[in-house]
Amino acid sequence: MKNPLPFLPTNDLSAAEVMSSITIDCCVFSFEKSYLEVLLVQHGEGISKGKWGLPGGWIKKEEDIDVAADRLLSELTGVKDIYLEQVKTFGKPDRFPLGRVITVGYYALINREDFKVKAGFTASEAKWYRIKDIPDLIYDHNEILQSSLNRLRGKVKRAPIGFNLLPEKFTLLQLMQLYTEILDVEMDKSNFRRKFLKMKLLQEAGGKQTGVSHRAAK
Amino acid sequence: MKNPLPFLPTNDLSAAEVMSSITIDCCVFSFEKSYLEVLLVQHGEGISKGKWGLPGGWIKKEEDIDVAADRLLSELTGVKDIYLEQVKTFGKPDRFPLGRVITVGYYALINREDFKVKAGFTASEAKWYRIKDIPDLIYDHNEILQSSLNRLRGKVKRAPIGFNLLPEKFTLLQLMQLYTEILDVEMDKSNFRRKFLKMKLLQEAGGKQTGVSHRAAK
DNA sequence: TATCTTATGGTTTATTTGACTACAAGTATA
DNA sequence: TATACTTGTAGTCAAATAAACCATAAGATA
Repeated sequence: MKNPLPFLPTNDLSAAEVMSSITIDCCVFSFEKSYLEVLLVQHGEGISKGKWGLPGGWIKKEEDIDVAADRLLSELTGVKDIYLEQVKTFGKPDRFPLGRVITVGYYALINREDFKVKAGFTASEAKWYRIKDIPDLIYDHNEILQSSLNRLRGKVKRAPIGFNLLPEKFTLLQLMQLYTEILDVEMDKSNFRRKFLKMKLLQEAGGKQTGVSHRAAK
Repeated sequence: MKNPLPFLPTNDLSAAEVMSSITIDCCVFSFEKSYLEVLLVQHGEGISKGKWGLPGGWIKKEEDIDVAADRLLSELTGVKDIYLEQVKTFGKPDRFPLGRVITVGYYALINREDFKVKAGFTASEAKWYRIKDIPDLIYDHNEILQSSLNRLRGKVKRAPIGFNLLPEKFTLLQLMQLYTEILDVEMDKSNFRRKFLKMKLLQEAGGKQTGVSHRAAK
């Protein structure tokens, strides 16, 4: 593969110099009991045995990156049609100790009710961590997580993606708590309500709740 | 390289299935005579001879991606300390006709005054195109360009990065025209001025212009 | 019944935005 | 030289938004 991009003036790189492995790593967010959480998996063996990291995997030879991310997550969580967004690609030469591996970071939003951990996993191998309790992760996964969180924060402010973290039916207060938790800012119940209803994205879903009082929207 | 990410439950992919080539493609934006322009280069040979595309190149084996992008652009434009931002990674399996090549898209902002086209290039091989006159590009480069432009539009609204496209000294009207061109919206001279001065990012740089009247900020 | 939480509605004020007017200083032009 | 045009600068006003607060009703709990 000599000079495969001929529009570059000169290119003396051999194939061995340009081939790399590419993986996907994914921050799976969910919202449980007013906390934003991330799904982490534990290393079973190898040099980083026992440490936690983001779930990830390889991209197959003939597979689109987005498709690969979706496949990996469906396998892991049992959820179909996951909300996924590519965040950034991480490629420090030494990020993976055993060789050059470039990884494409994604984040996903899933509704906790739909989640079932993959059959192969035990509870000690995959676990939800609150966003404020994230431990030291393998490789550069803390950095990937931070980037994903920043991206989520930016996006949630200007696109109605928060619903992906909630069940079919939810109350506006729940939604507000979700925003409060993600953005880490306090907000006014009444103002939030007004602002949100104005963009008429939701429809009311009758049915009183139990354990609380009034009706909810959706 | 069997199961190199051992924290994944099972992984039966062979090395051949996970190795890919990775390139960088870059949208270099500049601002000339009130127009936003992009630097394109022409294919010299091969199946897409004569067609235009974004400048790009390979990532070296031990090189960080950001560093690679910076290196490629410095080589091409002669400009140091280029403003660079990673946009997105493109990995459709068939995006490159001769094999699986994944590309990391970047955009760059450069001040046209600093720009010198690389010695190896002639005018027919590298050319600035106005953003509204972009031709059909090779591979998925139109898509990469569109993503880059969208990212630039988003970013310019909430971070003061526009300066990177302008010379040391410029007038507020020039800056406004830059914003007008990038965002493709008309704006009010007076309001823009007020808004921009309020965030006191600039310092005045004395010195009248020639050809016009008053003084300018910087 | 008394108390607590949550859903909901309404007011008020401050801040931001957008549209518009005005004008002076220098350039270009008739 | 007079006139028109461009550009830098300032200010006004009304509409829209955002932020802070207050009030109340309905069900849940004790």
